[in-house]
Amino acid sequence: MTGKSYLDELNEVQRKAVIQTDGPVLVVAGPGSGKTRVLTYRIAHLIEKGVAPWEILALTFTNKAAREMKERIERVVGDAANRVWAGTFHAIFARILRVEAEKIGYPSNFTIYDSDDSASVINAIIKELNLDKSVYNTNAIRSRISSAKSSLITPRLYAENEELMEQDRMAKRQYTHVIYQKYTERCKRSGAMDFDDLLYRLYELIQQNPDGVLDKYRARFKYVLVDEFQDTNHLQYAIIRKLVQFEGSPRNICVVGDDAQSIYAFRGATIQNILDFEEDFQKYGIQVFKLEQNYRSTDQIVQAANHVIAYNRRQIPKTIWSNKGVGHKIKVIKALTDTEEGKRVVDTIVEQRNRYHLSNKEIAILYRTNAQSRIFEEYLRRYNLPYRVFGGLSFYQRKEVKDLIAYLRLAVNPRDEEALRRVINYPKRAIGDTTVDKISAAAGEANQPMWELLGTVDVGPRTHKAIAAFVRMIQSFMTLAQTGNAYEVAVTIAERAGLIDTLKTDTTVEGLSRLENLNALLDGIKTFVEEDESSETTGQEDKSLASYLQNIALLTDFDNEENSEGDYVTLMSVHSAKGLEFKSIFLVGMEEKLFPSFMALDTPEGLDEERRLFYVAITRAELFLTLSYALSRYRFGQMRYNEISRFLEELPREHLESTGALPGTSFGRGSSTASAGRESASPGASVSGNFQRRTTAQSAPLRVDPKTFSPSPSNQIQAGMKVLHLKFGEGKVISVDGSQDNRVATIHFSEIDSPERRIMLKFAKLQILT
DNA sequence: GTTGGTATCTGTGGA
DNA sequence: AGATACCAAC
Repeated sequence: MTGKSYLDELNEVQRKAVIQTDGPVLVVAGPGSGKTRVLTYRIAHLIEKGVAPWEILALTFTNKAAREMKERIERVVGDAANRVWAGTFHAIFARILRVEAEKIGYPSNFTIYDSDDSASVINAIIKELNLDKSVYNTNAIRSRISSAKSSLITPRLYAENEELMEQDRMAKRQYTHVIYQKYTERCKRSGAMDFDDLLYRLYELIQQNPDGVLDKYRARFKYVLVDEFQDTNHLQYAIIRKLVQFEGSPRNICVVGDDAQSIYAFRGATIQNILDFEEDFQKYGIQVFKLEQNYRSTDQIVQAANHVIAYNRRQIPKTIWSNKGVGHKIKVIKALTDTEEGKRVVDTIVEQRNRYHLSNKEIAILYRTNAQSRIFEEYLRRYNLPYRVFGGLSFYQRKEVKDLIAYLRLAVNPRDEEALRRVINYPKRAIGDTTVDKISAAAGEANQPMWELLGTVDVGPRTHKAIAAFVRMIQSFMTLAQTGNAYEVAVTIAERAGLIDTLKTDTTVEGLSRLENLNALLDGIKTFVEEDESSETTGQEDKSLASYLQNIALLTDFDNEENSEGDYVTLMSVHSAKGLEFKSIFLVGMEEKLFPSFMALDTPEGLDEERRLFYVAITRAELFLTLSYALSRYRFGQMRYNEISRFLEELPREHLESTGALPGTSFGRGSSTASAGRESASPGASVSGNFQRRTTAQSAPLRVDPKTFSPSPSNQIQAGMKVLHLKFGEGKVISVDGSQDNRVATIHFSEIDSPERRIMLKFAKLQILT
């Protein structure tokens, strides 16, 4: 023990994980277990031990996590913290690529395409290829391209891959590989990288290793740390391995993650990485630490969470426990409609605030989809409760903001085709679609940026003149961009491009707010320029337009809320709530097809991911957890009727307040043999008490210990078999009907009250006994 | 080429 | 419901 004060703030396992600085380390960290603390103290410890800050690379998923980490390191070691390479994968890699891009044929001022840009490129290609856009769904194609890249599959490898091609044929999208090919070409000639490219091109760079660039970074980053490792994809892990796995490497790599909180499989993340990591570094003396004590939530919440996650199949065994007292039971709110849900949730917020003296900022409403926020906003407004919505349409996605940014992007990189298309005729300057299509076709043929071909297309004299004027204007912007600072340049461009005048002619309410947004953007650029240089690790003193653009390309709404102070109720998606905690959590919309999302219902993997998401949601709560559902809600202009989420049913009744908000939960579902040991840890003094009307009749949600349960493939289930079900226990299959995907079994479970159950086989987990 | 209206389609998550 | 695509008329 060194006796350093920060080490005293750690529990034993945490301290071991901090002190074990050399060699490979895997930290498996449950929710609220002090994971960030371990990471930051570890970095601080390295610096105190004499490691230079710039030899440390710390990769996170969100800017927020990166910022928090830097702040906390700074508190321990002071200014040195600013020299640590800490940031998101995307931001750090973009920073490296700015320096090295020319080695792989990109300009150093490359544009970063956001997902809207990507979608628009794909749309344009689908159109040009004359493909049916109802078959070639943009998002489907985009995610396919994205996962190909994340698996290191080039367009050529894609076309040669029988499995992928077969999948595309099955989906009647056999030209996907052509779109991928063209997409890649287009980004390249535009000097643009999409989010996946920031990873993929970096991999390409260090793979090809021109001028020994790989060795440079291997030598630089002596210590590598990765946060949220369960959310890394194949490509990210490949890059990490390249950096630390080589002959003579000290392999000072520390990854921190929680398989139970992996919620980004949809964008290629795989918990396989955690398992692989263990194996890959086995022979280099990997140390594994498990952080199992939860410092955030009451026992009630932790136990409920443990129980829920036990329904998932594959996981790293761990037992999360809390000593924060039993706590309040979980409350369930039932509503008939979405409006009623809104009202009742906000009513409860008011009540809770009063009764427990909670401030607004200690309360959050979490939902599965951003679209659900509206009704809660309505009632919060009505009750005069200040709130803040995160996510959804970000500031930078607004039309007027994108318009100006497109001009700025062109001024920095005129090859940027998406920016060019966006503004070539906005404000109106008589360069219509026909002309743009001609230029685009020429660009495709010559595989040259549209910008280079503007003057060469065959058009009438009027259009020709208009194009020439546009080119002159952009050229003047380009000159401008190299001189002044970003703010002055942006103001001048906004005026000279005619954006401000155009908006001023619109006197509607929306028009006014657009103008305001434009001004807000300009103010933001001003702040960027004036910002104290020393405060940010990423921003050198570069206050150029190019630097600004790179900065915002990787920002989300989430990041640039300076005024995060203030007493607001928080509204956000469960995804964005990851890593956060609140005294009181309201998890709303607990309905089948919403949470779990209908998109995930087809596969067991999808469902497991939704369950992990549910796990993440409930473990955000420190003291109070309230779940709500509506039996009907408007979606896409239509009233839909919903069933209660299966996840609600998976919550042990003993952790629920008995409000009768759940059907068939009359506390009589038979006696109980709850999986022993679960509740034994919590006999402690009840800090809550006052809320519990009755403490009788705890019903057992599980009849089978999930640890010994191994479900059989559902296609093997046949009439006459004896099977085991987690909740219902042993049963006999009476009949199976339906076909293919929709086989339904009628099963007689002798251990439960209404023994005859019809079960969708694609969802059910049944273990065949005989 | 531009304008303004109607038909159609979309159904998560985020750097 | 809201955005976007498409189409007819100027």
